[in-house]
Amino acid sequence: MDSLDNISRIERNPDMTRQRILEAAFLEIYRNGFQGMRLDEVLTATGLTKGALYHHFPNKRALGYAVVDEIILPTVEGMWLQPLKNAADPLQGLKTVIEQLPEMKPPEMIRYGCPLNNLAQEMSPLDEGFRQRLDYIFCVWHDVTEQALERARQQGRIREDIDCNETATFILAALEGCIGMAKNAQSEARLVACNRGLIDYLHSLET
Amino acid sequence: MDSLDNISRIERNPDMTRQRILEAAFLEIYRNGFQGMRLDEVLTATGLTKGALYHHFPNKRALGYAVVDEIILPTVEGMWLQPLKNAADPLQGLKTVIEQLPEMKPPEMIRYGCPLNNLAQEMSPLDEGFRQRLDYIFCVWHDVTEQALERARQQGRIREDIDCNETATFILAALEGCIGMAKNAQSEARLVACNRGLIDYLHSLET
DNA sequence: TATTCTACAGACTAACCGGTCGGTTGGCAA
DNA sequence: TTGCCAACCGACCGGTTAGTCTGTAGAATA
Repeated sequence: MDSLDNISRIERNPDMTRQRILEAAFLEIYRNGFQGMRLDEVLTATGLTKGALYHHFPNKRALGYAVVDEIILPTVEGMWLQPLKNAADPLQGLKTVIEQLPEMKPPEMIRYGCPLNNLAQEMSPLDEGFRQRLDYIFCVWHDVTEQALERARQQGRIREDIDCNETATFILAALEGCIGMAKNAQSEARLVACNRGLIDYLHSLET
Repeated sequence: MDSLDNISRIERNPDMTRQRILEAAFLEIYRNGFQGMRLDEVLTATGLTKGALYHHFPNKRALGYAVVDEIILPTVEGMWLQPLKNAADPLQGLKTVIEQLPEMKPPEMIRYGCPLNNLAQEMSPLDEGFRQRLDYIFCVWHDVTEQALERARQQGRIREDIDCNETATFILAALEGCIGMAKNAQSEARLVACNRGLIDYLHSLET
C-alpha cells in the first residue's frame, strides 16, 4: 500500500508532529523569550491542541529543553562548527564565518539577535537545566574555535604568544556582543561596523 | 517643628516612597527580567500596596521606563562616564574601568549580568519605548568612550589609523559580551579571562 | 475649624495561562 | 473482524497577575 507515502501526510505522524511543535516553540522563544512564550501561540501556529503538546512533552520547561537540544544545538553545529572544522585555512574560515554573519537571515538576526545567547541571558540565572544545556553549546563552540586558532598558529598565521583558549572565549563574547548591540540599535549598519571591529581584532592576532 | 526631620520618616514621604518602589522594581527586573517582574513582589519588598504603586505609576510599563531613566541611566553615568570623563590618561582610564569590573558587586554581576544589557536584549525587539531609552544610554556611553579614545589618540597613545567611532562600538559590544559569557557560565574566572582578552585588544590599539 | 487634596490601603475583578482529564480516532496486530 | 493502544482533541480548572475602585488618614489651605 501507500504506507511509506504517509511520511508526507500531515495526519498521524507523531515524529513530524513533535518536530512541528519544536519548531513553532523555537520561533516563539526566539521572538518572546522562554518566559514570554505562550503555549497557546505554539498550538495555533501548528494547528494542534493541548492534548498533542502534552502527549509529546511533559511540561513547558521540558519543551524548552528539547528546543535547546534538538533545534539550537544542531543549528549552531551546522552554521558554525562544520564550516570551521572543514576549513583548510582556519584563520580565513573564522573571518569568513564572521563576515557572513550580517548576510544570513538579516531581518531576523537584527531584530531578534542570536537565539542561543538570548536564551542563555534570559534563563541562565533562573534555571540550572537551561544553563547547563546552553553552556554545553558554548563550550563545544569554544573548543572548535580554539582548535581553529591552534591550527592557525601551527601554520604560523598567528603569533606564538597567543593563548588560544582565552582568545577563543573572547572571540565568542565579542561576537555575541556585536549581535546584541545591533539588536538593541535595530540597525544592520551597527552590526557591520561592530563586525569590522572584530575582524580588526583578528588581524591583530596575525604575525 | 520637626517638619524637616520628616525626610527621615518613612510615612507620608511621597518622593521617598516613589524611590523605594523604583529601587525594588529595579532589583526585580534585574533578577527576573521585565516580563518576569511581578508587581506583587515589588510591593512585598517595599511593604507597600497596590494603591501606592498605581498612585505613582500609571502601569507596569511606565514603571519599567522610570527604572531605566531614573535608576539605570544614573548608575551607568556614575560607574562609567564620570571616571572616563575625569581621567587625565583616558587609555589607562579605559583599562582601569574594565579591569575593575570583576571586583564590583562580584556575585550579582556574575549571576545576573549587566542590568542595562539584560533589559536591552529582552525588550528592544518587543517595545519601542524601552528600545529608545536603552539605546540612548548606549549612545551616551559610546560617545564618552569615543571621546576618550580620541583624546588618547591626540596624546599619541594609540595608533593614528584607528576609527574611534567603530572602536568604541566594538569595545562596548565586547564588554557586554564578556559579562554575558561569565553570566552564562556562572563563572568569575570566565569573566576575568574574557576581560583579559579585552585588555589585550586595547593593547593592540597602542602605538 | 472646616474643607480639600494628596498619598496611600486593600479588597476585588477579569483575563490569562499552564496544566489536567475524559473522550475519540486511526492504525496495527492477532 | 476484533481488540488495543498510541496519538490527539478540547473543555475545563486553579492559580496567578495586572489593573480598578472605594475608602480613609494626614497634611495643606482657607
